[in-house]
Amino acid sequence: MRMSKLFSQTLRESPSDAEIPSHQLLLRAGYIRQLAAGIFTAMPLAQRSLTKIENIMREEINAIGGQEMAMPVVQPAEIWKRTGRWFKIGPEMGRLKDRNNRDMALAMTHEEAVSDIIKNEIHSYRQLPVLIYHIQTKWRDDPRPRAGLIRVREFTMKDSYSLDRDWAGLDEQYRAHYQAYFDIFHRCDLPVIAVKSDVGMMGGKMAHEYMYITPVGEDTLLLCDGCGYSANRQIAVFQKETASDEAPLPLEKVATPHMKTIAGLAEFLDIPEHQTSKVVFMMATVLEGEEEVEKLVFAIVRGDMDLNETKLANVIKAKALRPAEEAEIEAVGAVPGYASPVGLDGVLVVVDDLIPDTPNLVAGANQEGYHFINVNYGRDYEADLVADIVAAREGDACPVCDQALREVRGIEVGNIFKLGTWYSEAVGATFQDEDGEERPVVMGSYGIGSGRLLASIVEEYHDEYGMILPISVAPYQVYIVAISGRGEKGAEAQAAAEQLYTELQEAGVEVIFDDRDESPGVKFNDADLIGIPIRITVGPRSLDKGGVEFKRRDQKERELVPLEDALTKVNEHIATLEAEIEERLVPMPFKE
RNA sequence: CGGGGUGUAGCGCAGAGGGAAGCGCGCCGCGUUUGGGACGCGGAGGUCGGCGGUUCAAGUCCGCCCACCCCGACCA
Repeated sequence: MRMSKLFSQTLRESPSDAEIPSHQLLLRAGYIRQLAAGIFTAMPLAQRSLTKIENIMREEINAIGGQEMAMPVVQPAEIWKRTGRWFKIGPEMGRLKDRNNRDMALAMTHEEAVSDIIKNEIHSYRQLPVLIYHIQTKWRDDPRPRAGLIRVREFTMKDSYSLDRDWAGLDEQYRAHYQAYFDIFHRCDLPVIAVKSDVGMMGGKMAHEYMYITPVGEDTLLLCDGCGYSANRQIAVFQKETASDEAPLPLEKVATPHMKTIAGLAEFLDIPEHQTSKVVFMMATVLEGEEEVEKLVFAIVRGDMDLNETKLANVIKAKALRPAEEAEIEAVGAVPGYASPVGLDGVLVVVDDLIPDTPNLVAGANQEGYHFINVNYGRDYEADLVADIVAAREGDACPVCDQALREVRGIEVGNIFKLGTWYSEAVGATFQDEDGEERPVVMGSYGIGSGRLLASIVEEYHDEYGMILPISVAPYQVYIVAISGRGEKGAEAQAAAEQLYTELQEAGVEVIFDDRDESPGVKFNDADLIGIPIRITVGPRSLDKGGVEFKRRDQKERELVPLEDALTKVNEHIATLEAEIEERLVPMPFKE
């Protein structure tokens, strides 16, 4: 490709909308352009990189037995109604009507489409196991797209679906993906860790998320440097203190005027915050028989700890959870700021499992300006449920080895998920087993977003001048800068560059040739910005010294190579760069 | 959806006491220049986010709406 023909323009200044490096650089280097919030065009450079990323995914999924197909983006509402997600999912789902006024959905994932097709195609255990996948556009009307390609509304995802006759088969395919995903990320040269994650409301037994650790990430992870425990904060657990044998003291009401916060209360009573408890009010959408109802939940945690909403939602099997409003709290007779489960009826009380082990806590008295001291679980109140519902934090003890946990931020670049039979049972996707029994297909689903992956790679590999792309992902392998100028020497250099360009192309090297009538500074800067791994400069100066100048984007050194050896040198460099990536492909231990 | 911010040329920004719409970069033409974002001369490019109002007169004042960005809520 000639720079003079490339349909992309670099920008000298980065658009003011962009804040994080990957967004700024992808825009400045002409890889992407934004059409609307969370909706982007992939320009030719990005498209080449995305194609490479997608081909890596193809190769690795094919290697574990995947068969590529293509499922529709626009789908009849019916298949979503069958699994109930048409009703369960809110405005995040894109909905439209066709000309005959039929409800249609824009696919946000393809479990429904898969379930529908296997219902018709899979009849016998002899057809299993199967692994199918496609690379397809998804639409999710995220309430807050942000950070360039990191969080968008329209995106392309490689999603695979494993189909098995039993859980053992699923385990096998799940583990195959576990390693294949590491291989995919490592071939893109992106360091990731796998963390255990929430399985959500769709049933399922196990899920892992692949996380690229970066401060710009929006998930919070807890890691143990001692034993390697790692989990998304949504589900991370930790070792709580052991039960205290302190004797329960008599319940007592004390005046605590204007003490509506834990910090203020603790100071006022001159006690540490961990001797207090607090109530967090949530409105939960739960199923009561066939009906969905909103219920006020009293979640009680120690004053110095935070409620983990994911844990709470899982414990009470809530479909949705939101903070309660003051009026809703007052409606049950509780007093915000002084709330307490003591002496209240008719609310769902969930208590963190540390509370019963902690005697003589301070709690609200349900009366403006008063708290109880020496509140004891079991004696003074009971809960509907006792469970772990607090969030793990930096410094908490690892659940496995007791060492202090570390908190980091990460971007979820992929996930793998044991779905089980939730979908197949919902749609009746069954097969006949050897014994003639009808059984539901056991499913797994596995996704990687290609745009988010590209953005993460740029986050990891850039400097003040631009991107430094791994050779496996870069749109081109080699960038030729021609420094021509007027006069005989200039013409000579231009001709030499042209010749090298042709020679490399004919040898199958992916090369972009900067043949523009621009000053050298512009060309060098654009080469750096676009991030092509190998740069070759052809100019009067280099030719005088007997050749062309090689420079790797990730290194400072320049090397003069005779023109006739250029192709050999290019191939050496490519081989070296590829070998560096190859080294990253190692078996990763599976963490339950 | 709550809080904050921004909309003026392709990009970055000025103009705000109401009185002919500007600068830098980029773009087009001619010429000079060619190893780290060159220079000269000449040019093109704007319903000042939209609608309505006040006024002799609105980019500027008032009202409503829209879009985009950031924080939070949310995230199969």
